[in-house]
Amino acid sequence: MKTKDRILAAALKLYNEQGIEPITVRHIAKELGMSHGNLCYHFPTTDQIIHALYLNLVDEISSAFERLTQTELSLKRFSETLLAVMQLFQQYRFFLLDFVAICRRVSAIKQHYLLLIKQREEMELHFLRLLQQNGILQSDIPESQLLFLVQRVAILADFWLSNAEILSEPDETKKLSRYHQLIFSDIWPYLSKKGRDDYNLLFPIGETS
Amino acid sequence: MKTKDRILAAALKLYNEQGIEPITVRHIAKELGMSHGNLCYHFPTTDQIIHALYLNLVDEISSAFERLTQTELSLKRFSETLLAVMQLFQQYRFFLLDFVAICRRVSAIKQHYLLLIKQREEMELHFLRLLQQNGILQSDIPESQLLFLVQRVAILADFWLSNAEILSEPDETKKLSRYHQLIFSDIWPYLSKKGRDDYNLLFPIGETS
DNA sequence: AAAAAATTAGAACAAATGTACTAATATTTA
DNA sequence: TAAATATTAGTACATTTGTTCTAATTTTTT
Repeated sequence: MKTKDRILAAALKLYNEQGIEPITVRHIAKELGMSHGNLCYHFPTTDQIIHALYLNLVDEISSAFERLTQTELSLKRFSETLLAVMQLFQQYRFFLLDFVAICRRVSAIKQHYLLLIKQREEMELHFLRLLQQNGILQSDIPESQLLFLVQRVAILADFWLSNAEILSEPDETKKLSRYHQLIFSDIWPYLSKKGRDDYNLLFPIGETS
Repeated sequence: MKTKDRILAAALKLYNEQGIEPITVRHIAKELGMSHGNLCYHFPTTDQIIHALYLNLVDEISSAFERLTQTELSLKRFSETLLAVMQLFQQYRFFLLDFVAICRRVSAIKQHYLLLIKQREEMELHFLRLLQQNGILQSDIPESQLLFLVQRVAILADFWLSNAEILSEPDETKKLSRYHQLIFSDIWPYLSKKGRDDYNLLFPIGETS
């Protein structure tokens, strides 16, 4: 692995464990057993490390989406796409746990994220409309309520990790599936009869912990 | 106003404006035109300032709840209680914008908040069940879905401010009513015919921005 | 193999931070 | 009014931080 990538991996690990605030270039260098002078040669400022990690995350999300665009349209695909994003969020969790602070610090990230979220919401809305046409979602949902739904899911997707952190869920896998179910449950009341059958197959009764 | 309260007011102002991270005892002292030595006499450590502000917030939430327990049970009361809490969150917004970081830093706050959220969720669940008995909510909602709803609302209530911060909504009043409507919309699909009539009175069509 | 470029360690530095301490001043209490 | 207490400003200090610089070492290129 290239030194730059090793630095990013170490930074990600420490940030995830302790948050950005207490982690300095010296901590990251120590984690790798290198001098902090060397680290500053590769990344002159700390913000560049954070920004590079952000770009990695965005890349990974993009490829996850590409992978899933091939699958046929269904409630299952919606569920799997959500889960894939959530897994990546978990991997880069420091990011979402200190979201506001990071956006304040690195404005390039904030600017880019604004575009990303708009795009994500449009995609989701489009997807929901298709599900409606396929008879999986109820057809008589008011437009305004559909928009609300999309925005709620966006907030839940961004901040479930913060909620989990405060409630200190220990088991990572359980945590992920629990919150995945929680976010997905926001769709449930809008499902048609057919949609609810699909839903029950995705989340069999009794799996709720 | 007592000096301690003036210090807390100044700290709240600066924290809300810039977040906790960049604000030091010297900044707060300067804001008040006093020496930082004096400030440290009143609050020996920075964490004590944050903790004191937290206690103020909790107090204000308690009294808001008390004020609203007298009103008759209705969808309107639910809506007003939510709005009251949201207004207080807005007033102490630094807290919710750096929620995870603050909880990591001041463990006493985290411990207390864990109790608070449990209590809040139980209260909300109880409230929803009463609305169900009154025919405002549908009566055939599965238990698990009702629990999901309560947890989603908890997350939305805690993190709408972070979402708004990133989307940089300028107008504070508009922001509040917009997110109030957004969070409340999570209830909408579970409402009965009667409940929807009440809902439409609370949020007349066309008020959606 | 020699020259050029990239990488590394370590020292150095100015700025900022939390906290502690001192001495002066103001306020309260007896 | 006198003593005791509380409050204040200012200084001091050890640590830590991001960043820069230099000189040595390694790697790559020619």
